[in-house]
Amino acid sequence: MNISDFAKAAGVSKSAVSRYFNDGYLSKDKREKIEAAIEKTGYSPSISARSVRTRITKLVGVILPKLSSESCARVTDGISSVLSEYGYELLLVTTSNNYHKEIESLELFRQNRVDGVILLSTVFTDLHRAVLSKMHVPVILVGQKHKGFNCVCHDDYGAARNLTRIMLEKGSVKPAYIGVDPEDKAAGEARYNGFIKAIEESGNKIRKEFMEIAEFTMDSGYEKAKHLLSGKELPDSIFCATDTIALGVIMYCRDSGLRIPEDIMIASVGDSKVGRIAAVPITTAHLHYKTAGSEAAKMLLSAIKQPDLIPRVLQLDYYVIERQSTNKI
Amino acid sequence: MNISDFAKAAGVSKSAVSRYFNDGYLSKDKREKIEAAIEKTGYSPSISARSVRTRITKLVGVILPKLSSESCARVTDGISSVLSEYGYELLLVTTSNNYHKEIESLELFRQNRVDGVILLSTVFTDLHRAVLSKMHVPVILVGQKHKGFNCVCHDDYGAARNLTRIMLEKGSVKPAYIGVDPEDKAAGEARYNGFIKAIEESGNKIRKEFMEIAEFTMDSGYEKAKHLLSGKELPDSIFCATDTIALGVIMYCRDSGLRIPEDIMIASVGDSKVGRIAAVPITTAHLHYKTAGSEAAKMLLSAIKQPDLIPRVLQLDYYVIERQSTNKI
DNA sequence: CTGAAAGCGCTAACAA
DNA sequence: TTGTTAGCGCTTTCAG
Repeated sequence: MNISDFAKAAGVSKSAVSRYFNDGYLSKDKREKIEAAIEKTGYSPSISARSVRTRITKLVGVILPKLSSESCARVTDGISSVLSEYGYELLLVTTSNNYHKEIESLELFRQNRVDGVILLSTVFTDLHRAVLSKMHVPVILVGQKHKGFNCVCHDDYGAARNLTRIMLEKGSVKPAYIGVDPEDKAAGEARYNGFIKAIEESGNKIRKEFMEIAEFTMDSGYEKAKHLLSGKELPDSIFCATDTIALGVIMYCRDSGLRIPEDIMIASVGDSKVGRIAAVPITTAHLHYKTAGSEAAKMLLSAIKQPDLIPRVLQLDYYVIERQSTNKI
Repeated sequence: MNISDFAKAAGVSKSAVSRYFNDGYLSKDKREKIEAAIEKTGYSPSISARSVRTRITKLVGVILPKLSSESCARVTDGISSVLSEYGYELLLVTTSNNYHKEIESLELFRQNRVDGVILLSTVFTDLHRAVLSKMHVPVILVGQKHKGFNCVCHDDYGAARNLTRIMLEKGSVKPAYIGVDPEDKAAGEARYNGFIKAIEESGNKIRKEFMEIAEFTMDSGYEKAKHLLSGKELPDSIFCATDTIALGVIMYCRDSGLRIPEDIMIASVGDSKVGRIAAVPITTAHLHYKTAGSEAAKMLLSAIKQPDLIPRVLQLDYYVIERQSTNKI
C-alpha cells in the first residue's frame, strides 16, 4: 500500500498524509481520519522513497574490527544508545582487522546510504585519508587521533606510562613489554611510547630482548609470554598493551608455574571484565569506551546538523585500578 | 551527481548507466566510457532511489538484547559473515532486554526498511506473535523455538541435563540451580527442565530452597550465590544457566573462602571465553553461537528468495567441556 | 544492443 | 489549512 492508496482509504489527500508523518500542519478532523486508517490498514510510509526526496536516511554507518572484542562492543553500545534516542539507526560493518574492508565499507557508505559514519579503525593509511577526504557525509574517528578529522580518543600514552610506573615503583628492574602493531597509533604506538617514557623516567634501561609485538588475542599473548619467559634471564614485570594479551600471559604463567605478582608483575590497558575475574585479577587502566561511543555519536549528530563544523578532538581521561597482579610486597 | 548528469558526463544514456550497474547488457565501448567517467567523477548510484523502484534494500535487520554479551556478539559475527558475502548489510538494534523495544524495532522494520529480520529474542509474548505475523518480510528467530516460525536454536535442555548429570555422577547429592527468567523459553525454561530431569533421573530430590532466578549478569550471580551459600545447609553443586552467572558464583566463593570443586562444584552453559580463564576454569557446554548466526543468515537469505518456504527449525548440537570446576575426586 | 519515456512512493513549493 | 503538481534518482518496459 502506498501513500495514494492510503490517502484514498482515509478519505484525505496525499499531502495531508505526508504532513501527518512530517510537520503535522493538519486539522484535528483529518488527523483522526488518518489515525483511524492507520489502525485499519497498518500503513507506514516507505523510508527509501522519503530518502530519495529528502536526502536523509536516518542511518549511521559504524565500521569496527570485530564485535567479539569487549572494547568495541562497549563503544558500539554507547553509539547505539544516543543514536536511537535521536531516531537514527545503525548500519554495522565488521572488518576483522582487515583495513581493506574498512576502505570498501567507506566507499559503500559514500553511496548516499548513510547520513554519517563512525569509524573505529586501528591502522590509518594514506588510503584511509584519501577515501575519507572524498566522503560527503561527516565522519568521526574513535580511538585514534588524526589531524583534520573529528576524533574521540583515549589517553593511551598516559595510561601506559602510569601503569608501567606503578610496576617500577613496586620494584621492577627488568620490565618487559608486549604490545601490538605500532601502525596502530593508539594501542600500538601511544602505549609503546608511554611504556618507554616511564622506563626512561625511572633511569632504567630499555632491553630489546624484553620487547614483543603480539596480535590482539589471548593465544598470541600466551605465545609471546612463552618466548619472553623462556630465555635465561627473565623479566620481573610485563606491561601488556591490552587485557586480552595479559590474559594470555597469565595463562602461560599458570601453566609454567610462575607466580604473579611474586615472580612477575602484570599490568595492561582496557579494564575489560575478564581482567577482574582472571585467575589473578589484573591491574589495569579503565578507558571510557562506552562514553567514547556516546560522545562520538553526539559529535556526529552535531556535524550532521552543522556540516561546516571545524574538526575537533575529544580526549577522554582514564583511571588506574590496582589489583593483585601488581600487588607485590 | 545523479544518473542523468553522470550519463551526460560519460557521453552515454541513462539506461546505459543503469545497465552498467545492473544486468550489464552493454557494449564494450560504452562500458569503457562509463568506467572512465566513474574514475573521474567518483559517481555511484543512490541506493534509496534504487530501492524505491526495486523494493529491495539489501539490508537485514538484526534485533538483539545487547552487544556486550559474548553469545550475542558471536551470533552477530556469524550473521555478518554470511550476509556480507551476499552483499547484504546489517541494520542493528539493541534492546537492553526490553521486549517493548523489540516490538518497536519490528514495527520499524515493517516500514520497508529491510529485506528480512533476524531476531535474538529472550522472551516471546503474544505481542511478538501478533507483530511477527504482520511482517511482510521473512523473520528468523535465533535461540528460541516457536511454532510457525523459522528458528535456529540450541539444545538447551540436553546441555543442562548433561551438565547436571556430570555433577551428580561426581557425587553431588545436594544440587542447586541458579537460572534465569522462565519466560525465556531457551535459557530459562529449557535449561531449568534439563536440570530437573537430571535430578529426577538420579533419584535425588528437588529442593525449593536451592533454586534461584538471577539476571544475566555476574553481579546477580554473585548475589544469588551469596543467598544460596549463606543458609545453614549448603548445596554441594550449582548448575548455572549461563557462564556469566557462574562467574559471579565463583567470585563469591573466592570472597567467602569456599573451595571449588572441593566444597562445591560449578557448571554452566555457553562456553564463553571467560569460563576458560576464570580463577577456576568452568565446566560448560559449548553452544555453536557463531554457527547459529551464520545458519540463521543463510535461512533468511533463502526465505528472501523463496517467500513461500515452509517454516523450519534448525537445532544445533552442543558438546560438553569438563574443566576444573567439576573435577572432584 | 540502445534510448525514450513512464513510473516507484514520497515531499515540498505553490496557489487556493 | 488544504490539494495540485512537479520532481527526487533510479529501473524497466517498449519500440527500435
